[in-house]
Amino acid sequence: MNIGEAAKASGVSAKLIRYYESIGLIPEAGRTGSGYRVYGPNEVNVLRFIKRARTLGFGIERIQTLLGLWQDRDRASAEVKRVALEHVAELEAKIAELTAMSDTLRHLADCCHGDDRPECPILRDLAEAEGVGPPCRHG
Amino acid sequence: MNIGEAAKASGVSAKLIRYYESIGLIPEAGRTGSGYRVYGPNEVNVLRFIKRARTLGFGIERIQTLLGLWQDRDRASAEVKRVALEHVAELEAKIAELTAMSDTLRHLADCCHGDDRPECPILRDLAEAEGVGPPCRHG
DNA sequence: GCTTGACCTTCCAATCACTGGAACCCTCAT
DNA sequence: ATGAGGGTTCCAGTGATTGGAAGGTCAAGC
Repeated sequence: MNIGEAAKASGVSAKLIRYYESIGLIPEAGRTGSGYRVYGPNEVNVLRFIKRARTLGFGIERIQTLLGLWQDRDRASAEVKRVALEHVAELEAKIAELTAMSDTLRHLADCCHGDDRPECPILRDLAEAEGVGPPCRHG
Repeated sequence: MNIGEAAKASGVSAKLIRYYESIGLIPEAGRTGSGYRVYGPNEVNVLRFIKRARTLGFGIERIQTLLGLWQDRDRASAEVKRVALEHVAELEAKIAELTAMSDTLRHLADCCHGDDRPECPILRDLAEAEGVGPPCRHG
């Protein structure tokens, strides 16, 4: 299996596979006489694992850890759970942050007439930011 | 006012003020004879506007647009609202993405015993990903 | 006047996980 | 032999910062 076939089989682009190798996330692949990288089913499984972990938002460093645990027959599931919950906590923090932004802006947009006139609570908020200003019927 | 004072007054770091100037988000500041940047209250207000907009998660490009609208006395509030709602849509899309990750992982973690044993639904999911596997009492 | 320390200046590098492109080599079919 | 479609390396850019190095400037104290 060359890199293109491994890419198709794993869903990870050839470019990304080379990148993962370059940063040491995966070991260096074997090579043919002419320098082509060679992959087998095990390597493809590792790539699939990585892809799935990325889909769940794990960073590369944590994926390193998870790969290590995956390949450790004597791991404690508690360890895996801890890593996962750390990540969940970060996701939830980010969600809270984005939700606060979204709610604030949604409210300001609701208060904005959205017509030809220049008066706009959104710009007023950005310009002043302190105090809530005059109330609006959506508040 | 030099850049440090403008930074204190606006809440935007000196480093960032220079960066904003370098990318053309703000116009080039005036200079003293010895090359120090000089700022007045107007510039500080612009910086505060930018800071508030960044707090709401707007990207630099959209902030450019918002600054233009802010300084246009003949703007239509509809235009501002449109820009804001575009951003809200992006925020909500991101929130949905992160929430899906978080929910999936939270569920997997709930199914994980988290003890000394190696068996772990989180790793099982990452390794297999297809099919939900055996049910767990948290599902 | 000289030193000290806090400020200012520019430029370069790193972050994170990729992605794109250039320039060149290999393989296979026609 | 040629062309298409792989592969290879290396370099650069993404967004919005932050950090640091190397050097110029300012105000105060001695």
